[in-house]
Amino acid sequence: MLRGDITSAIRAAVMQELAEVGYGRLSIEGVARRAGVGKTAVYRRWNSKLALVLDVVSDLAVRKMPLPDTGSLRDDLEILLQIINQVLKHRLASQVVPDLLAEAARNPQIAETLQQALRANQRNVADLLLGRAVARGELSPQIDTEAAVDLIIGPLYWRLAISRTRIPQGYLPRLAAITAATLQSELMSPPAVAPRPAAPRPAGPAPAAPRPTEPAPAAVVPPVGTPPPGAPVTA
Amino acid sequence: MLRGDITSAIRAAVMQELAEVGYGRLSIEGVARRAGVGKTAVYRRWNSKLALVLDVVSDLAVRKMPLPDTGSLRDDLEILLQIINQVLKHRLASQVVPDLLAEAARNPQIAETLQQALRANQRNVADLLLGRAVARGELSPQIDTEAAVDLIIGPLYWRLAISRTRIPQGYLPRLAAITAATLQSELMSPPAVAPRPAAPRPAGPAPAAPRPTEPAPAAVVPPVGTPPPGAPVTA
DNA sequence: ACCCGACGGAACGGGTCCGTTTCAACGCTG
DNA sequence: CAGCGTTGAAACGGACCCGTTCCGTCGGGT
Repeated sequence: MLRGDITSAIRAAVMQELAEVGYGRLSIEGVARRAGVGKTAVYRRWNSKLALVLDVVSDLAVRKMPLPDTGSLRDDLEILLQIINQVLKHRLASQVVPDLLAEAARNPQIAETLQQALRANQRNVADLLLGRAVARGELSPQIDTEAAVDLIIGPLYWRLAISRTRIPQGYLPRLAAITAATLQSELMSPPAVAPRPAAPRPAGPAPAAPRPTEPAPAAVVPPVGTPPPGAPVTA
Repeated sequence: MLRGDITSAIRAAVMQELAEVGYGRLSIEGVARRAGVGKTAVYRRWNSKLALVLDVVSDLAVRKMPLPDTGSLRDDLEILLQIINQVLKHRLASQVVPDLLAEAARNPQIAETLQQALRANQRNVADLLLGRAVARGELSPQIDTEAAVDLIIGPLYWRLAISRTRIPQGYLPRLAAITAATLQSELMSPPAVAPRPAAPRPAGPAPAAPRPTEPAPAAVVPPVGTPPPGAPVTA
């Protein structure tokens, strides 16, 4: 019997509040105010801020991406990057997504929901994309898919959500070409170990000095805020 | 005349509060409570939550990274990745950094401070690293440094701060090798345009279908929360 | 025509936080 | 040893928000 237009007004207000103040500062009173509805209408549908946000964000990515079906890894990648770009290009998403991802580090419920909502529609897309390329013979079957996902999504996410620099024309196709070439490198095959014997560098002009593997130059970073964990307090 | 031990207790408390509740929910009363000091002691040093946080985070990255000086791009990269890994590995940093980066999308002051604190010690490091490689002849002088930074930092940041999956042994050296090879690809040189005439694909088994550049399959993503911007409200 | 349910508004007691003020205690400096 | 300044504690009025309750209204279904 709950009115649908009010429900969706609340949903929209949640997104806008998330973008403007973030999950931490989001309040139900604020959502109701922005939606132009009474607090009662919100509490009648959801019983907590967490439930409200979880519900709203979980049906965001439910809209299945009509995933690519080109004939080549390179073009599949370009389409995927373009989808990600299109999503994160919008002001709301580019502010909400990093905020929720940061909050997910504290709140397991949010982490799990994002996992289901985003990654099930993104990790799976990436896996599908890689599987197709393997079937085509474009990629080795032993490719490290975890690392591949990092390489595919990492740079664009960094640029769109963190660096927030303008993306020049032609950047996405170029990034797709670069990533495709990288994934096809023989360096992507060994899933874990075996980097020890005779590193097969492609074409380095310099023979490259010994690689100590533990070069951390000591005193690099004295963690962050741990020096006085709370000890020298007078009290 | 202000007691230094109290000042640093407050600083540590700010970091812990940032990690636990984020910038949005951080309160001066909470900081003072956690530091075991009076609210007065905090207000005597900083006059607002923003000033407090800005001051604390700005002298975090001040500790100059003793940047690499290996003889090769590959090993320079590995050291850089290891530094980033070491920093973001810590619970505090891996929670605070994404939170502040998300907040920076809303608060220009935080954005600017992070720009100075982090990027001036990270973007510059990356630029230096790239400049050295160019001087050595390992990289083309026309390399697109912006894209290069995305490729260097993006994957590891995604893995450490977003995906938060365990990093297997040997991942960092492998990622460094992969990234170095990628940077040396001829695809990195054209800074912007010129992807149109005869795409120089490296070695694709399939000739790859036409690349429409505008393949967005229509109705991919109906933005995010914009459908009812607040219109259908009764009120 | 009627009734039932969702609606907005207002108020409830209780909580946290703001930024400021006052005060007594303490420790350093001179 | 005397004085000055920082300290923690407490309280201030004001603001916001919580989650709940009550009430008058309005609209759709029977």
